[in-house]
Formats: sequence, C-alpha cells, structure tokens
Amino acid sequence: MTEKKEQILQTALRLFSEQGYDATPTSQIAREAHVSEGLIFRHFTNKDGLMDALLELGQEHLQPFILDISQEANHVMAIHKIIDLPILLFQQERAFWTLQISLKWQRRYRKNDAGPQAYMLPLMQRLIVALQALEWENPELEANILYFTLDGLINQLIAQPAMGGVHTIVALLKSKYG
Amino acid sequence: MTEKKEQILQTALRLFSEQGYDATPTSQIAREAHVSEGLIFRHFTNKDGLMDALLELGQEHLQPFILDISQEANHVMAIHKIIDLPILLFQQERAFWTLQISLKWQRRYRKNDAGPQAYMLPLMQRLIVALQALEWENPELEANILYFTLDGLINQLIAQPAMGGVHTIVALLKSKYG
DNA sequence: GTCTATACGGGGATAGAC
DNA sequence: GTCTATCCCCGTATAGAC
Repeated sequence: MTEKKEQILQTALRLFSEQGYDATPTSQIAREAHVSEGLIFRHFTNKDGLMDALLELGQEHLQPFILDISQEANHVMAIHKIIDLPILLFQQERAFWTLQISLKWQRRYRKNDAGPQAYMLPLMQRLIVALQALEWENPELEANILYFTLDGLINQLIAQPAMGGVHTIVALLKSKYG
Repeated sequence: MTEKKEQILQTALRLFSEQGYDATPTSQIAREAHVSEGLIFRHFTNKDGLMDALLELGQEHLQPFILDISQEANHVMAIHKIIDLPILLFQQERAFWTLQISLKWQRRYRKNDAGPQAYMLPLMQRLIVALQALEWENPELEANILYFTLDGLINQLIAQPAMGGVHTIVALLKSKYG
C-alpha cells in the first residue's frame, strides 16, 4: 500500500461520509488527496471499486469488537459491551460508521444488502442468549428492542455529534439490563 | 395543480425514495411520468425545487398526526399513540418516510437540517410531560431512549418492509410504558 | 400547459508519457 | 506508480414553437 493510495482511501472515506457517494466526484477526491485523477482509476478500476475497498476496510476494523463481545462469557458484561459499542465505534471510527450507515439509504449500493446489518447478527445472537440466561420473558423481542434503541442512538450520534448526555443515557440503559 | 404536475411529483417521490436524489436523473422522472423533461423545469424551476415541493407535501401529510398526539390529554394514550406512529406512518406514507429518512443521510440537502427531526420535537415534549405525570424517575432520558427505539424501528421497517413480528414488538413496548 | 430541440458543463474513464 | 491530456456521455437546464 503506497502512501498515495492510502491518501486516496482516507480522502474518499471522508468525502463519501460527508457528502454521500453520488455527490462526490472523483475529481474532488483527487484534488483533496493531492493526487491525479487517473491514479484513482489505476488503483481501484472505477469509482465503485474505491467504495468496495472502503467497505472492506470498515469490516476489518470492526471484527475485533464483534469477536470480543461474541466471546464474552459473562452475560451482563456482554450486554453492557453491546450497549457501549455505538459510542465506542463512533469515537474510534466515526467516518467509517457514517459511511456504513448512510449507505443503507443510498440504494444504489444494494449489493451490500447483506452487509449493513449482517455483521450485527452475531451480536444479536449473543444478546438473545444473555437475555435468556438472565430469565427475561421475551428474549428475542427484547433483543430486537434494544437493537433498535442502539441503532437510534448511533444515528443520533452521527446526525448530531455534539450531542450531550449520551453517557447518561447509556448508563441508564445499562441499568435496565442487569 | 394539473394532472401532469401531480404525476411528476408522484413519480419523483417514488424514484427519489427508491434510488436516492442524486442517483435519479430528471430524464427518468420525465419518462416514467410520461411527461416531457422540460415540463419538470417549467413547474419546479430546477431539480432542487422539485425536492422542496416533495418535502413540503410530506410535512403537510404529517401535521394531523402530530396535532392529534400533541392534544391527547390522557398520558398513557399519548405514549401509546407515539409508539404506534412509526407503523401508522409507514403504512400510509411509506414513500414519504423513506424519502425523509434517507435525506438525513444525503448531506447535499443540509438546508433541511432543521427539518428531519424538527417535526418530532412536539412529540418529544408531549412524551416528557407524560412520563413526568406517570412519575418516571428520569423523564427526559427515558423519552430519549424511547425516541431512539422508535427511530430504530422505523429504520428497520423501511430497510426491511416485510419484517415480521413488528406488532408484537410494539405491543411489548407499549406494555413497558403504562 | 406542454412538447421538441438544443446548449452546456461536468462526470467517469482511458491512453500514453515519464 | 504517477501524471497530463483527452474523450465521450449524460445530466441539468433553456429556448422557442404549439
């Protein structure tokens, strides 16, 4: 991975997440990455290829978190880690997340229909198991509800980054589950 | 409002919500609305004007629901009506909602930063009052959490319309609040 | 109100030199 | 690996006839 190639990825990630995929011309990416436009196509074939590369990178960055939670033996800890995930990811990989989430709504990229929430499935499984173990009455439904809540939370974080009181909300949420 | 103008609006709403704003050329709108491309610009000045018209229409369609809930005197009923709103809106105004929500992620349309969730504020206010009256410990935080949950729910509905078990989830959610 | 024809610019992508 | 120059299409928008 050359420095220029990396620069392209980084710039594209920023611009795609800020402006959207369709609204970001390759010329702008090239300009802000201090790179010739042709180089983008040398490295990534076409604009779609550039996006694909970004999504793969995002997946890789996400893996450790998923793995850690899936393997967490303590049920309450597992739930709390899942609740913490939105803020954690947002702090560390904000642009990646904005991109992933906004992609859900840019239907051109339907090929990733399996993607956007597919990586969440292991977490859902772990969550259901935890709620069962803690003897909740409707583990599946409750898992769904919590999932929605966290989805709403991360959406809010992305839409309004300076949002205050997030940690209070997360704390209250944790207290509800164990 | 002539028939052709209405046809343009309807077609644009469908295509914008299915494909996104940037990914939908005016030529396609014209073709599928069985209208000349020039007519779109006669009526709406430019593509942005067309979008603005759609957003305004969406607002108008939403008003009755907001008003009804804001004026609901019974606290538990108010909460339940708010919980019902996502499914209700989704059934009646699916395309409008897909458009509104996807707009949040198509940053080109930032001028509506006040819009996307601004119309939810009255509901949040009503929700906080209701939770206070029902003597919940942290009305504001709880209102936030419920708001996130409903946001996640409507997102899920839009992303996966055939989703089963929605009503069970809504029922469980209602039982939690009164 | 509506259509046809057309202008104009910008977008993605390629060729070829270094 | 990288840049410059260039192509071509398609998207938005306008002009003018009916």
